[in-house]
Amino acid sequence: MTIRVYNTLTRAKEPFEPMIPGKVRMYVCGPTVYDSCHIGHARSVVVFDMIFRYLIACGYEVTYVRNFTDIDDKIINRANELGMTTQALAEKYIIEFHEDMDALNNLRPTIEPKATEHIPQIIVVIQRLFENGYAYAADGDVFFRVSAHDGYGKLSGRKLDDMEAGARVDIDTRKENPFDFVLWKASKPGEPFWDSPWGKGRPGWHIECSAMGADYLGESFDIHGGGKDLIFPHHENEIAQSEAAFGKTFVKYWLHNGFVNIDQEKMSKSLGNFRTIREILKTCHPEALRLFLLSSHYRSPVDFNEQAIRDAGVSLDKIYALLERIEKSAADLPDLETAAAVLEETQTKDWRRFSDAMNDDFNSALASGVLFDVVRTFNRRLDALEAGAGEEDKTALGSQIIDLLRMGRILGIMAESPGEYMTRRRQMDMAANTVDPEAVEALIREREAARADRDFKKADEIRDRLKTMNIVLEDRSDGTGWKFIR
RNA sequence: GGCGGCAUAGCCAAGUGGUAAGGCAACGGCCUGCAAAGCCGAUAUUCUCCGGUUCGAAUCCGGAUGCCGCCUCCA
Repeated sequence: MTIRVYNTLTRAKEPFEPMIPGKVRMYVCGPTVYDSCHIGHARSVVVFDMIFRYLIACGYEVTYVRNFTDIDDKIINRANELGMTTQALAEKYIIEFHEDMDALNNLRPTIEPKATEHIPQIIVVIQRLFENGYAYAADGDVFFRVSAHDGYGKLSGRKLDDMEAGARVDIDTRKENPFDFVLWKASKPGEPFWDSPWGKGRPGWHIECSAMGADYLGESFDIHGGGKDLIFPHHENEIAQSEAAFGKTFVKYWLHNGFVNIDQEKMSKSLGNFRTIREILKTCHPEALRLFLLSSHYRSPVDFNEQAIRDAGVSLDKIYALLERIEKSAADLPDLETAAAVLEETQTKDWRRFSDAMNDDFNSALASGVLFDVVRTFNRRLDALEAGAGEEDKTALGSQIIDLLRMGRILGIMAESPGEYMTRRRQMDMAANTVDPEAVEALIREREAARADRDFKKADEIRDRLKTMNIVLEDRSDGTGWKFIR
């Protein structure tokens, strides 16, 4: 079955057919590096990482480009505020971006180009636009002539005439049309600049993507992604620039992810409700955040709130509890590492269901439902085995481990060993609860002694006492464990 | 004003013409000294409302209501 993707350009799901069979060229807009990443960035990166992983799993050779906008007004302003160079500021936040996105278990793209390292390519594209009559200069600035491009508005479904009705505040009188946008911006004194045929200046926001996309993926490529907010004007302008410069279709499939809301409210700096990734990860396991983000379809809006993230954590616990159970199982199942090394392309019914979901416009929400089905049937088979029955299920478990890990690999979860996961969870819980583990262990030993004496009244008193400390006990065959109640 | 999206159980969320996945919570059961974990079972005769098309609609069409996004930097 082929993959079907929703294309913003055509507003329909289409069969995914890369221009070069077997190869996929994908460009996703990366961050402007002037501040810490928030959960909105996380969603975009995680969503396209999931798509990247799935395309690879489907056997495509994927070239994935994600840029860094490392020069623009916001960066200049921020650098001035902080008294540092734009370069140093950008570098600082690129490092942060990598730390955050690596923590979320995102694969690095094939190439991560920076705007400032592609000035010559940018200038060449602008020159092409001049040659083709789509650009004009004014006082060292260069503008794109929107009216000269027939298809302008085709991505966002806007018509220039309709938009002109909506009054824009400060119309630059040097523009031929209010919607003409800057390709090259003259530098003011003290600002970073590069030499160009139009004087000292820096590239406009949109042009870098056209130039770098063409540089690494060609003048025409398969997928271009980003947040929905980029549809207009950013992506609309990219199309105009690229198609005007190169005279061919810029991108075949346009994919856009939905927003993250915080407690039903749009997340924005002015509302002060934006949440940074690093702040969230202090109390939330990164894979729980991933699972949360992938539990909704990528085009739908998603609401971030405490309950949602807690639920995702509980769900993830359920998965790791199974992995731990597999590891400790007496039945001679393949161990996780061996299974992970195999992961051959078996076509089980579960994998089929999972890939069908992913094939339908990367429906990770449906796909994660399949994963939980597998978790449940797996536990059921283990129950049967432990009860001394269900020997016939044993062979099924081998391939089911593989399914489990394959699904996890697409979603980018289950990357840790159960032991690592449990340790990490414990650490985060310890940070959120002020408890002396020594005291807990002492109480547990006391209770063990009481239980050995069959003094269940005392044992239960200790259990209750721990419960007031937000701790629940688990009596297992290999001893008593404890964990925090969420 | 222009363009677009969404409304499914207490909450989250799939389903886009064939009779409502999954997760969390709650309830009953198995298991357990009691629990926890796991499993099993029962939970929406119904998908915001009103019309229409159809043998058949949560799914398509028309209308109403509500919520939201974009049109300005934004993932």
